[in-house]
Formats: sequence, C-alpha cells, structure tokens
Amino acid sequence: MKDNKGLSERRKKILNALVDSYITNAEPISSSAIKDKYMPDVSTATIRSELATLEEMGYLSQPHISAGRVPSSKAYKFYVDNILSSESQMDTQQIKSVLATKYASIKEIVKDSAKIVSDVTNYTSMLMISSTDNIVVNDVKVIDMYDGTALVLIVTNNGSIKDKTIKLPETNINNYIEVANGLLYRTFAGKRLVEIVHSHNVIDAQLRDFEQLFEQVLNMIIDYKNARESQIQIEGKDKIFNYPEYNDVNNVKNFLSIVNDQEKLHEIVNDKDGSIEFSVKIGKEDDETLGDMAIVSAKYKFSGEEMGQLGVIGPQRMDYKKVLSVLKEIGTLFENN
Amino acid sequence: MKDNKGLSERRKKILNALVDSYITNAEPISSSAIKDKYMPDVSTATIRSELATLEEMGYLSQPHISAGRVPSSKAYKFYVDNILSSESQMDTQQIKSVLATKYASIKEIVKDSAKIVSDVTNYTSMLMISSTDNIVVNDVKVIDMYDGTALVLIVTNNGSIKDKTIKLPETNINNYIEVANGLLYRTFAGKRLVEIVHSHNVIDAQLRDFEQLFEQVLNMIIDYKNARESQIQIEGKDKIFNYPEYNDVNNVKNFLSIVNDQEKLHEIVNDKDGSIEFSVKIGKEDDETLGDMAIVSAKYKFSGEEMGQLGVIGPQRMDYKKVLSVLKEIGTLFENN
DNA sequence: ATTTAGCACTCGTTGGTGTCGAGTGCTAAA
DNA sequence: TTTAGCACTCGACACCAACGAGTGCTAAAT
Repeated sequence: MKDNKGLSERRKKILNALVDSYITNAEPISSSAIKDKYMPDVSTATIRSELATLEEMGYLSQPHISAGRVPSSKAYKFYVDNILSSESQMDTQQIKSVLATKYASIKEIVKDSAKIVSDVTNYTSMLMISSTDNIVVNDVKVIDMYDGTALVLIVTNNGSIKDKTIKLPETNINNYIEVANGLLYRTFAGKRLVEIVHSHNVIDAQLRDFEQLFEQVLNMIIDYKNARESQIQIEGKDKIFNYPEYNDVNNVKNFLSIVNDQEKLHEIVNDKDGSIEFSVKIGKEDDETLGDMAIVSAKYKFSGEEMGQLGVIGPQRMDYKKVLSVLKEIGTLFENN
Repeated sequence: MKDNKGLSERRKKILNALVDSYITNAEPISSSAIKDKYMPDVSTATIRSELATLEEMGYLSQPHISAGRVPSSKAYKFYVDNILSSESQMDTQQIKSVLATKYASIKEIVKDSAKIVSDVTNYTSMLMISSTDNIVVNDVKVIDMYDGTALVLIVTNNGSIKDKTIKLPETNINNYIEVANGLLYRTFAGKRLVEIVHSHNVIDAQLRDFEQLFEQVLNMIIDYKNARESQIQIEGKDKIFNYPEYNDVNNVKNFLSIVNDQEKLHEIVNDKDGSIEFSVKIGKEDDETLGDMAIVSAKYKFSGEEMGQLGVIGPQRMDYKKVLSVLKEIGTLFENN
C-alpha cells in the first residue's frame, strides 16, 4: 500500500493531523504531540521516522533541528485538495445558520458579501467585480439641460448608468438633440463594451457635425469600462492582526502591499484555467509576492449572470475548512436566489 | 528676560534645536549633542540644567534616566506655533518648483492633490471633501426610459449629478412625467441639501399620485448627501513604514485603525473653531486615539468655493516645516486658479 | 520488515553575571 | 550664573550555564 509516489494512509493521517494542529496553534508540532492527540497507538519513534520521510518528500520543514515540524506550502495544498475532494466534510449547516441569524434577506447578503465573509471567517476578504466583457450598452441618450449644456446617459444591461455633462457644439442643425439620439442609438445600442472600445469607428460624411459628440461619448464608455474593471472591494484589513505571524512588521508590510495592489490581486486570482470554481493560491510557490500568505477565492453567479469573485486573504496557515465552507455556502445562496 | 511663564531665548533655542534634531533622527538628544551642533559656546552642564527645567515644565521627557531627552507633545506644539508665526521661514519656492516639474496644469494638481501631498511630503495624506451644507439642488428631472422604468436625475450646483432608475407607478394621469417634472422642480429646485433633508414635507392632497415618486427622490437626495459627506480619500498608506517608530506592530495597528476610521478622522480634523486655516493635532493630548501620531490639515477653496480639507497623518515627530509649506503652497495654487 | 525503547545529541530559551559607555544630577568652585 | 568634575544609573551587549523539548540513530523486539 505504501509506495514512493503516493502517500500511505498513515502518512496522510499524520500530514492532516499536523496541518490541522498548526492551523489552530501556529506552533511547530512534535512527534509526541501527534501521538497524544491523533495516534496514541503508535510510538513516537515511528511517527518520527514517518515525519522524516515526509520532510524528505517536501511536505514538512523544521524551523531548527531540535524543533517540531511545520507544514510547507505543499502540505497545505495536500490538505486543501483533501477538503475539496471530500465535500461531505464541509459543515455547511453551521455556516448557514450563522448567516441566517445575521442576515434577513439574500439581497443584503449580496450587497455586503465582502463584509460578511470577512466577519464570518475572521480573515480579510475581497470582492472583485467580474470583467466587463459581457456588459452590453442598451441605450445612449443626450438630454438637453440648459444653455448649451447636455447630459449624456449610458444605460447598460446590468442596470448601471454612467452620466456626464458635456457642452453642446454650436450648430445650426434643426433638432440637433433628436438627430443625435437617433444616431447614438443606432451606433451603440446592443453592442458589447469590448466591441465598442476596440472598434475604430470611421465617422461617415453625414456625421461630421456630430464628430465631437461621438468622441465624448466614446470616451465615457472607455472610462466606464476601465473603472468597472479595476474595482476591488477589500473588507476587514484589521483582521490580520488576530494572527500572531503578523506581529512582525515585515509580514504586515507584505500583506498591505498585496492588498493595496489591485492589479496584483487580479493577476493572482484569475487563473488561466477559468473553469475551476475555487482558486487557492498558497505561498511563494504559487506567486512570489504572496510570501507566507494564501488567497482563497471563488467565482460567483447571481441570477444566472457572472457576478465576480469573492475570497479571503490571510496567513498560509489558514482555516481552509471554514473558509471553503463559507465561500461555498454563499455561492449556493447566490445561485438559488 | 527669563521668567517662569515664558521661555527665555536660550530655552527656546534649546527646545527648537531638540525638536529639530529629533524630527530628523528619531533618537533621544543628549546635552553634548546640543552643545556640539547648536550651542558650542556654552557647557553641557548648563544645557543639562536648562533641559532639567524644560522637563519640569513639561516640554521634554526621558525614556530612561541615563538617556537623552525626547520632545513631548507640548514641545511639538511650541515648535509648530513657531513655524506658523514666522511665515518667512517657509521655503515655498523650493516646494513650488518641485510641484512645477511634476505637474503641468493646475487642474491635474487638484485632481491628484492627495497623491501629490503624500509624494512630496513622504507622509500618508488624506483629502476630505467639504460638507454638503451649501450644496444646492438645481433641478430634478424624471426621464422616461422604457416600459415603466424611469431615470431620476438630481443636478446640483457643484456640477455633480446623481441618477437612479426607478419603477414608475401604474397611473392613469395624462402626461404623468411632465406633471411630475413640474412638481419636482417646484419642490426641490433652489433648495439646499440640508433644508431638503431636514424638512418633513407634507404631501398635499393633489400630490397623492406622486407620493411614491417623491419618496424615492427624497431618499436619493439623502443618500447623495450621506455619500458625499463620508468620502475621504487616503493616499500613501505605505509611507508610514519609512519611519522607524512603525517597526512596532502596535503603532502600525494604531495608525491603520485611525486611517480606516473615517468618522474619527472627520472628528479630529474638524475643529470647533472653524475659522483657522491650519489644524494641527498632536498626540494623545489632542485626541486620545491619536496615540503617538499627528495630523496636520488645511482647509481649501477652489474657484472661491469651499473645497474641503487636505492634510497628512504621520508620526508625532513629523517634519512640520515641510508639511506646512507644502499645504500652504497647494493652497495658494488653488486659490489663484 | 516494522516497530519500538533507549540514548546521545542539538539547539533555542531563559536567566544570571560582568563590563562598557552614554548620559545624567549634583556639588563646589570660578 | 556658569562650569568642571565626579558619582551614579541604566540600557546594551556579550558571555555562560542549565534546561528541556525535540530529534536521529541504533539495536533489540515483534
């Protein structure tokens, strides 16, 4: 049953025990600790030799020679995979009831989801709104306001509206506004943001008088797209101080530099493999800048539409069981909405 | 010339020297250090006795008995008052040229003012938009969109527009939209936000059919006011790590808790005495939660209109000269715009 | 072939001790 | 009032010993 490639059952058990213990205590685990708490019917010597081979295999490391073992990133990955493959493990019931007592309606949950996740998991959370690729412009309208000024509205399919006042050009065209609205509608309505942004529309001759207007509208759309894409909401930054590894200023620095770097967060969370539900990034090996931290996130849909990603960021030594449960639970709430 | 109430010239000189030195080095200053750098023609013993009395007077303290002196909040205040009263001290020329090389147009500066202040001073900066008290509603318009939906626009005198889509009530009134616009204009146009929010309008009989609409509009206005008021932009949080006192996690924690607490920031910066140009809050005595930090801020106008406050937050041991110069310089740029 | 008891070994932690030197306060003379 | 001089304080640093938690290895037991 034991071979070099896989892990024997006993080794798996030891590995799980060790990660479990380290997650709650943040202290190196000794062979005798494992014996006492998890495997009383085997001697410490045996455990020690198993630990030695697990270390050789890259799952563990020792802070120093006469200390216990500490899990490596590889160990955390093993641990997470274990959780993910055995769904039954997750105690969603408990999470669900916590959510139920705190929040009355699902709508509230969506709105505050980042804050909820942070509160329930006790880690810093992040919510990133999904890409704008399938946002469609429903309508563009120009509304006359007062002397020479007009308001441009861009209405999209996800309910949001971007507006801006512009100065109207001096013109002698009759019904300028009316004509403009017709043209704008024909040009933009029904098109996706990406299409609009990437197409270099040639204004045909009859549109000359509207060139300036079109340019302004186009810029609005581009701005809107950019603003949408870069939005990340972070909640509960202070939670990090609950964990002893962040008594070291360098770790705090690292944490803040990641959390404040939106581009980096996007990069880390957005797997090339877009199909997987959960993204779990652990430590340096997954991303150099992560250092001793981990990011767990999930993709969500709301009312069938892709909504974005929601996740937590915390120490490598993270309570993955809890985090994954919570993220999963929220996901089902969203989808069943 | 020396009396118990005021400070002798020599004591002032010593005090200034000490604060100056501590601001740059963050280390306790000894009597001999002062002698060497600032007062070579007097003995250390003399300086020591002066230091002792300054300590009695509450300007200084000793980390421990065989260490040099460190300035207290009181000393910083003395130092700042000194700067403020002797305008000529400020080397605005230099600051101005720095700003000039970095930014081409004044408009850019306004937009990025928080970032600029943080970069130039090397401290964390904050920009808070001024109160909404004198924002006036210019117009309220309802615009028919599509089947039963309408867009409500609120136009204010500071150029901004708040919009939201609402569902129109089922009605059999002719020209519902037109009538509504008339009513809305008569009710809201020209009024200040505060007035509107605090008046409990009784809807008169003829308005019954518009009750729901009015309620929605009113809520929009309230939301708008709240959102405006709570907006604080913070830039350069990471800058804090440049200062050695923030190698202690507790100080970082304190820093973050203040910087993330918008209400607190408002409270600290908004003096009762609304007339003063600069607000300088130093340490615990000014506000318990400040701890060992200081906040310097100034009120600004832009194109004659009150714009808000802009300031920096950093260690008590702050380069007040530089900070005040920068804030002042930006102020004149704004006002001369 | 595994497991285990036993033992030597490693090394971080803790606490004690001694020395150095920066800096002070005080006193007595200038 | 200033200053030289001196005793004193106390943190920083280095060194050392003892402790103990934990390991790896080996040789015997299963």
